[in-house]
Amino acid sequence: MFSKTCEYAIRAMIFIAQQSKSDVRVGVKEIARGIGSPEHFIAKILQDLSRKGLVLSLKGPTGGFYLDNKTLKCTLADIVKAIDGDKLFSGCGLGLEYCSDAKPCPLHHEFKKIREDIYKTLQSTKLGEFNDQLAKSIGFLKR
Amino acid sequence: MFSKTCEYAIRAMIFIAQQSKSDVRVGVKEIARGIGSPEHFIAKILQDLSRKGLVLSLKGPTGGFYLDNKTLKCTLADIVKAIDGDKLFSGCGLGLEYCSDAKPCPLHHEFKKIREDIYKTLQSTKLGEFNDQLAKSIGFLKR
DNA sequence: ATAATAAAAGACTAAAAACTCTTTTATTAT
DNA sequence: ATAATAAAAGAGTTTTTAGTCTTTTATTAT
Repeated sequence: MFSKTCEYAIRAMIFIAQQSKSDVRVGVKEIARGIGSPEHFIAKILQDLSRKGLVLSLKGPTGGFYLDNKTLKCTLADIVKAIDGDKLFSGCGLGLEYCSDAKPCPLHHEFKKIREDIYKTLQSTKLGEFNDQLAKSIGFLKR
Repeated sequence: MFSKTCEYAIRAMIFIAQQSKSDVRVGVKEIARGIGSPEHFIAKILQDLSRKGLVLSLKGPTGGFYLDNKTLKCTLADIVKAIDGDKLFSGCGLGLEYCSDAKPCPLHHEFKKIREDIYKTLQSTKLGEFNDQLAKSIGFLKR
């Protein structure tokens, strides 16, 4: 469904969102431990998301990654779009370049509904929102 | 959604199903042209599907790939499983190894529905079935 | 000011996916 | 029987994705 990079990105952002509730910046090392990802790899990914404005960061002691009220409104769809692009939401299921509503491939209509469902689900989940119900499932973000 | 290999596989199988209606075996060259794929690559893929019994083949002059009444009942889900495995249908959306109904990740329930939808759609589409409506959309299998 | 800390940047390696080429084997028409 | 045909098999290469390592830059506490 998503690239590995994108899976790590989502997990990291959820992790950072948790910590940001208690107004604490979290370092790459802690994030990597928290979500079970390679340390340098998640660093690269977060640098990318940071450049794109989806997460905030501060260098130096007490520095790290964090989210403010604005970035907490970021949806999972935003993250997926930033990392994997939007082919999951709009591309043809069979990889056909010229497939469209006007010239549909044999599976176009079936896939359209599925793609819309995926988008709706991801678009309706904001990082700041599922913090509460997440408290229960803490510790399930790794491996 | 699917690997490129899997996209080619589905397109090729649909193409072969069309031709098999008129009881004609179709060669790799023709398939590659028909679906807009690299010739040697689709050959490899079909060899794999042939070994797994999803498509039939015959060597030599007038040889090629074809489907009989049994293999025409093959569903798109069968093809996807044969090529990409079943991680799309059963894996965790966030790539978490130990995510399950009992220990769900933050997105488990949302994704469960989506994955089931995808499976149902692919499982309910048999190669032999959508031949008729396909006749209209012939020529949309490439590029 | 300085040392310690932590992200940013960039260059690199490893593994997987996508794709190619050549040789072998099976089939069929002559 | 033989030559032509077409898939099977296997060993490549290329490209993309995943992951690592080292150096630089910004920030903060002392």
